[in-house]
Amino acid sequence: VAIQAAPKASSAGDTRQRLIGIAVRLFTRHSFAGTSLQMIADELGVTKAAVYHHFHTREELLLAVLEPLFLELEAGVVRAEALRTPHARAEHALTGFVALAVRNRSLVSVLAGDPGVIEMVRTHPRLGAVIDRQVRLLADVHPGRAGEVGAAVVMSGTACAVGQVLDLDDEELHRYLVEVARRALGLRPPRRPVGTSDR
Amino acid sequence: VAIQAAPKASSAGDTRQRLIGIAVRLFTRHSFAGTSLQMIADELGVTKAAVYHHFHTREELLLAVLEPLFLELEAGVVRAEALRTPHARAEHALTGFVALAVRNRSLVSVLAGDPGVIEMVRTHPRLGAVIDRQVRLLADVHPGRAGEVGAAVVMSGTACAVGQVLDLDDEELHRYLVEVARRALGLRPPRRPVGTSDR
Amino acid sequence: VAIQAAPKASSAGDTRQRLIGIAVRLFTRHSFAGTSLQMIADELGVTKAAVYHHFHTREELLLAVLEPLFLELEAGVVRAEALRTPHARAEHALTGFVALAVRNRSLVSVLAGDPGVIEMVRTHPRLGAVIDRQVRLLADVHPGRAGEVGAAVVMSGTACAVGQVLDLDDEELHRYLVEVARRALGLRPPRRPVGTSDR
Amino acid sequence: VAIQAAPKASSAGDTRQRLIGIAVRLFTRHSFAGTSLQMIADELGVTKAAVYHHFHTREELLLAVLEPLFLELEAGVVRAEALRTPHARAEHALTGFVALAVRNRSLVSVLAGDPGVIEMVRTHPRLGAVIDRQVRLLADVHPGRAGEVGAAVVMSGTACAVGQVLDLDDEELHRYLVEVARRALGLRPPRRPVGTSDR
DNA sequence: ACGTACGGGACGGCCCGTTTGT
DNA sequence: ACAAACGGGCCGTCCCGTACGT
Repeated sequence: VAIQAAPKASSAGDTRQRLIGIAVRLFTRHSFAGTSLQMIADELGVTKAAVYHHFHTREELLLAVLEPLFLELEAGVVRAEALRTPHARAEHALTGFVALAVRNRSLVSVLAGDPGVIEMVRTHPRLGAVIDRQVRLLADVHPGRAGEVGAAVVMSGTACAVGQVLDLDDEELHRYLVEVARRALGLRPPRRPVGTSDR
Repeated sequence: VAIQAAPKASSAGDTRQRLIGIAVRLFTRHSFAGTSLQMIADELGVTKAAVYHHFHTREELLLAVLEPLFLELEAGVVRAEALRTPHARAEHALTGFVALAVRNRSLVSVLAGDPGVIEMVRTHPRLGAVIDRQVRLLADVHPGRAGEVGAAVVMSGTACAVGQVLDLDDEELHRYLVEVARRALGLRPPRRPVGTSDR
Repeated sequence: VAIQAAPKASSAGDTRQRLIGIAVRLFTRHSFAGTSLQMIADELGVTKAAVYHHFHTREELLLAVLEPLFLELEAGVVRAEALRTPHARAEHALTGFVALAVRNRSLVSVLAGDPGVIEMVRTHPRLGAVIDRQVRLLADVHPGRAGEVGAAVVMSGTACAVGQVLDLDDEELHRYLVEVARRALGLRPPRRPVGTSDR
Repeated sequence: VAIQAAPKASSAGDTRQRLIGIAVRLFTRHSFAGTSLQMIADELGVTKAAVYHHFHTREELLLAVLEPLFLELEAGVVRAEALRTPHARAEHALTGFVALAVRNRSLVSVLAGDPGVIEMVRTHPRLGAVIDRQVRLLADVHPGRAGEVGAAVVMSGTACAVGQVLDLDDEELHRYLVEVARRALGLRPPRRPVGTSDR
């Protein structure tokens, strides 16, 4: 079945996935605001109406693009919240976030700065809640407003910085980001060092 | 001069100044990309042609808005570069930048994230150079790529965070930001406790 | 029949009937021009293709909606035409029309004003003929052009007015409408006071 | 001045007036809902943007078209309201309305039935108020709900009927309409008959 | 009897930049 | 120094109709 159903399956729900992929590519190049439906349709070789069939709105398309990222982030948040000490919670939330941001650098860096995206995320009930919980995890390591400021700086800074240092491989970038973020938040590195990376 | 030239001079270059002021207001509300010439013209009560008379393009207007910010930033960079130790240079560059960002929160936070603004600043010869020098000052406290990453995180994080913590007064926000940034960069606080030289 | 054929028959021509019912509801809310096939399909929980399967065009659906109304109107016209005096013919045509309009207020009021519906009715051979015969019945109580004008005013006025006086129950509205229309056409009220034959 | 300023004045506020004129022509042919900005722009030989310069919205254009009609109607209403007896007030309001409707037949008949226009008029504060006052003048000749129903029938009927009897000249149509409306409302004709028209 | 996918086209709205006329 | 008018173009949304599958 799987053998001959391949060409059929390619049409069943596949165009939707291809659309998302193309959207990711174009969003990373021209940001969300700078990517028109026409560009997306052209890139796939169909008309705008075909795009409209799958996503009735540009926002809906953006949502579909963000969905996997937020699912992963939420999973990390849930795991972090289950830990015992604030220190451990922040540590886990931090590394998870950095890993996510590094792995999707181009997308994260460009979407994190787009006003339209920010507005959308803040408005959306589930997405905004995930962000809030993540921020709280990082903020709770310091009491009071200082913690909030630190969390905001680390989150925004990380999200933006991943797009500016393009000539580092994922592993290195991840290490440097975690280091600077740990210092910013006042987190001591975990007891078992992960290699000699403590330069 | 002030006696008889006042009404004349107010009409001479005054509209231009008012235009800039309005642009700042609207940019802070709707970002740069979301602010059309029409909106600016309407806000001042003139037609688009009047705006066009002073600024032949939207970019030119943006430049005029950014000009004073970058002049101040450049002055701080120049002063910082004259200091002797990397530590002192970074310290000075940091506090200057934070003070600037805090004082112009709404504008900085919204413009720092706008892709169009970023693109413009990076291509512009003078503006881009100022940013590069500022980044270098912060980066040189740590050798190698780690310094670059740290500087990027601190710069981006600060610029974005000032717009997210709206219920703090300038002084408190400044203090918290400097604290977290110092930790992130690994700067020890200066021996002289907080005085007027900090700002 | 009702025992075992019920579920079968309900699926056979039932969707078509439900489609018509939903169309009536949506037409009354958004008029004909403002109701898209998509809205109808969504309301029923099927796709446009399903609608298209039953009605190959929006006009066809409109026709199906209008069909019962015009059948009833035609029956009244036929009965009226069989009467002997012009006065009796007009009286019968009037009360029948008012009763029809009142009973289907929301639909009649919104469809009577829709240019698309009017165009459709006028071009359609059978529907247009019914209207013409109805108008003639009312017009013939006065000779010449005056009768035509009166008939037009009464017909249009009644059809539009039923949608504007929403806080009257059917019986009252019917009585008032018949009164004003009789006066407009110069019809003396029938000798037999109001009974069941009036409706 | 008037001689050589003609070509200049033609450009002054004239395009706006020509736009309104064209809109009237097209509205009468295709109704409001059926007239796109593109059609209007094409008819005048300009682009949509030129239309947008004068009317930022299709509604705005419609408003400009309706403006003179409602001004005249309001003037009639004001005069009517100053009379002493309800009978005289209704008589004046009726003849004024009929004259207005007859003189602008094609426009009135098509706009009166358009759902979009009706919605707009009802929403608009001033326009809706004028209509309400006019209806009240006609309704107050009969007490209670009967008066309201009569006024609604006469108003709607007249507005719709003017578009259906196209082969009557203005004077005849006006006479017939006033006759039927007087009968519908129960108004006795004024003492000085206007000729032998009381057929 | 109905779903999936898509084409082709229109719509209202709004943009930026330019010309022309004071 | 400013206003009026306009061009050319793009945007997102939504439409109706039609293949082609089951």
